[in-house]
Amino acid sequence: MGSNPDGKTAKRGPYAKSRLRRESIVTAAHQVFAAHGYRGGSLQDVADKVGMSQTSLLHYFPSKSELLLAVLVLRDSVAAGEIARASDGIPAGLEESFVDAVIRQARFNETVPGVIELYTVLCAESLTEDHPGKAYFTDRYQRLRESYARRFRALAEEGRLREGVDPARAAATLIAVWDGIQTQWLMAPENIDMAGCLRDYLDLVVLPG
Amino acid sequence: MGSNPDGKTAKRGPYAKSRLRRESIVTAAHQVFAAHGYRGGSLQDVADKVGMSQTSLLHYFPSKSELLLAVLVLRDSVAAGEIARASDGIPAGLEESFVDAVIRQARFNETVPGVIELYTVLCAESLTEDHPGKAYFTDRYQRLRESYARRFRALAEEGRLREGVDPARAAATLIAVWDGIQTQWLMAPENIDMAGCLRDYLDLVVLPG
DNA sequence: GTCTATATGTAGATAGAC
DNA sequence: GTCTATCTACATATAGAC
Repeated sequence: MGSNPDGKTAKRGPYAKSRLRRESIVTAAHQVFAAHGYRGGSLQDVADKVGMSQTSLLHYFPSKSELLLAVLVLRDSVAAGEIARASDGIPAGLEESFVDAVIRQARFNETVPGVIELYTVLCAESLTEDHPGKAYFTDRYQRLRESYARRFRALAEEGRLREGVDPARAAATLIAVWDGIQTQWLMAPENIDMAGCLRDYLDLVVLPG
Repeated sequence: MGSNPDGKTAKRGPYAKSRLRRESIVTAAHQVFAAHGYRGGSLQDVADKVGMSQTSLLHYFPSKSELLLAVLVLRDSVAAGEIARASDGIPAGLEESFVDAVIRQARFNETVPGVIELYTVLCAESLTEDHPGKAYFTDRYQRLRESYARRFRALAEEGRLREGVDPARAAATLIAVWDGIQTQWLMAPENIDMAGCLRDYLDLVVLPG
């Protein structure tokens, strides 16, 4: 998806260039918004990083808010790509456990420069009035809570959820631990063990299979 | 502290007026920063809320960043005031348990308009480059983690910490749950039970006395 | 202490030449 | 597609009259 190992169908000329240009702009915007937030980061900053003028940048994205949405879509595709890569080649019936998948994703995020910064900073910023990322984040959290709640309910049916734990509340709490520990990790990376804290929580809630 | 029930020493004239003026400015700034963040909120917004000109406002606070620090100090004093009020009149030896204190503080915050917004929005914003609130938040988290870790160690000595739980990591995780659940509550207040999630976590970690 | 006027800087977005 | 020039809006902060 995206790359064309088959030479015959590879895009050529202005179209391919334009797509690459857009990608480099979104990548630069990712860095700028991660470091300064949406309001604090300027189109000029992004343009400087790409090496073009601010007006040329607006030729590719009609407005700053459109650029933000493109950055958020990129973030999703990075995470989804990793999940696809990891589940690749694993035979059916031997899928990774929910707990392991969470820990692995947390560790993976830690290695990608800027993803955690971007997510943490923009998520909270989106809570402010008239923020163009608000819908993205509220929708995402809604879906994520439902997804995790389903996982916990499935574990409960296997008798692997600790007595008294409510799947829906555990879902919200897991997301909370994850988000909250990322914030602390950004402030003091050497003092915070993100994957460790996530595993601690999941070990309390999920009984060994 | 601050108020003077004794009439003789009450401040009069310009001084008292000035102090009240400062307080109303900080209160207005609290609202503005909670709704728009530090970067998104303008001194003009604050001045409009107070009913004065933007330049007059700068007569009381030399800069926007100084105003932010004053807002953060106010936030602390509100929380500390509540703690003092709650422990008032409780006989020694019958102090509130750590778990109960956390739950009560969480419930209290929920009732104060804007405190959770302000905290969540500014905390994440402070992670961006050159943010005047950065030192406040990093210091605060450092102290908070140490304080909670001490509490958990004390519980461990009473044999009331669950087997295998590390006090330091539990401290970071408790803060994470608290912060993270606040974010979700701001997005969907009707779907999130903040105090419930905190109690769920603490019940997993702290054994009944 | 409060204001008007203003300095100064920067933002996002548009028009139009090349 | 890319640029320069510009528009418009708004920001923080300063100077100085009253």
